[in-house]
Amino acid sequence: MQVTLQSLASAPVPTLMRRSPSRSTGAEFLDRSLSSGQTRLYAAKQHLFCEGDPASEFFMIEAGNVCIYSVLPDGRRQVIDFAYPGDVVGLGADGEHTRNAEAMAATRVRCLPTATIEAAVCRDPRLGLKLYEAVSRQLGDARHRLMSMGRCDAAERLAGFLLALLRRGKRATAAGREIVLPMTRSDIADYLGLTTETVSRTFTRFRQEGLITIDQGILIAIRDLPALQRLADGEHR
Amino acid sequence: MQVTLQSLASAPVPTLMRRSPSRSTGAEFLDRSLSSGQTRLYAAKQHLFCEGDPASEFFMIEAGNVCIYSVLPDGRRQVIDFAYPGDVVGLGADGEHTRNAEAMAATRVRCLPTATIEAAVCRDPRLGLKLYEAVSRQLGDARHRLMSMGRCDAAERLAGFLLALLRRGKRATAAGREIVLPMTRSDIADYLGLTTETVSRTFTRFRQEGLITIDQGILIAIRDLPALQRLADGEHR
DNA sequence: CGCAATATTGAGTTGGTTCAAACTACGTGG
DNA sequence: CCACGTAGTTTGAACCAACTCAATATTGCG
Repeated sequence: MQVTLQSLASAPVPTLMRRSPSRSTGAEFLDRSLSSGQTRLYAAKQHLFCEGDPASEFFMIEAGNVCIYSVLPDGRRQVIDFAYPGDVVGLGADGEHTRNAEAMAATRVRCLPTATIEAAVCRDPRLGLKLYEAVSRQLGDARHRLMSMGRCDAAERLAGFLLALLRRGKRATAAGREIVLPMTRSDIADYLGLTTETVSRTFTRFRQEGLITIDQGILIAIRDLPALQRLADGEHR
Repeated sequence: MQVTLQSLASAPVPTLMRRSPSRSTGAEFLDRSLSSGQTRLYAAKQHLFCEGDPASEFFMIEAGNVCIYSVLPDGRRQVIDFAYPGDVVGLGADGEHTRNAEAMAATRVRCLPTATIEAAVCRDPRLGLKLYEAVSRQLGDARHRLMSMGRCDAAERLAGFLLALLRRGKRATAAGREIVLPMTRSDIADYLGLTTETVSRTFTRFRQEGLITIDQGILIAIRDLPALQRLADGEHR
């Protein structure tokens, strides 16, 4: 059974979770501060915005998933980020968007005009700080991924990816060690800078080595967290 | 002849350049806003900060170059960014620094306490916006590099790197098509996610194909800008 | 059920790495 | 001023992780 746009429209806003004791996501704050924004719905594969579009608004995801990506002229694609409920996308653009944002599933967003940012910041300087912190967090993530892409092999990248998903999932559901992948192998491959074949083979190897189990291709259960952690941290060589 | 710490100490602050018509660096603004900071000098290979250090201050580079990098337990290194005069490093850290920052040459910085940021933002909300914009620019750079690392081959990465250096150099010196590399092949390799050997071979290939000339290994002259541009933009396949 | 999209597995190829050796630039001290 | 030593760079040859191309197997949906 699939989540439809209709069901999304009426569903309640999920409670936003704290991400860490030391640092909030900023999302709940932005939520309050810029709550004037209107709600909008996207079907799977619809775009929130494309490269070159005027960056007149940014978005807070309330339900669903969004994929931020770039494409080269010959079609090579790099997924820059996956965004989940509570995440903000489209921040930091100056004038126009520089990447594409596509809903991976039926998605509901709060959509916020960029034009009001400056005024809002002047009314409440703490908002400026929150924007700074929200973008700083995204910067930290991107830079962490640079290390992964530049210096880690396929197994290390995939392990890091699974653990990041697990951490995110835990905040939302408190579920132990299971992950439901909301994206295809091809999305994962384009995120990790690999091919679908390599992602698939690495999943298989993880399964054979008892690190995970896989159900229906999309339900992953972590069986050996420490081993995955060592892989992700580059401590196995 | 080498630049010494002594000569740096007395040299004037270089005029900060605009980066683009549409968007200033924020550096000149931060410069004014937080000019209370003290000047500090670092010799080549000295660290401004290390991973885990309390992030009690951030830095604006006035002269020299700084290399931001991470290291895995087994020694694999990823250069996250090179920073040049006018750039800000150490922003966006929450509590403690998450990477290392090392002076590549004798370097003079303005050093600014993070503790005063919040207060300063409350006094002048526009400062919060500037911090947001400064970090947003770094985020854009990091994400651009994700595409390069994930989907581009050695030639495309090196071409993109040279052109980025050229753009930066033009702002500072208005020099036509020459670049003086302030970093070693090994720094470049760790920045691009390659090995020194591959970087060296790719330089040689560029030279043989008439794209560049190389003097003393560090003075690069661009001979065929359009070809390099096509390479960097992934338009050659 | 049957189709279309996605995922897995296999076999062969390759771009970049690894290991090793030679070369160059440059600062130091005789 | 030159010989020497060190650090960095270039080049060569063998190797390998991930890619490409191709076939088969799932999954989910009408």
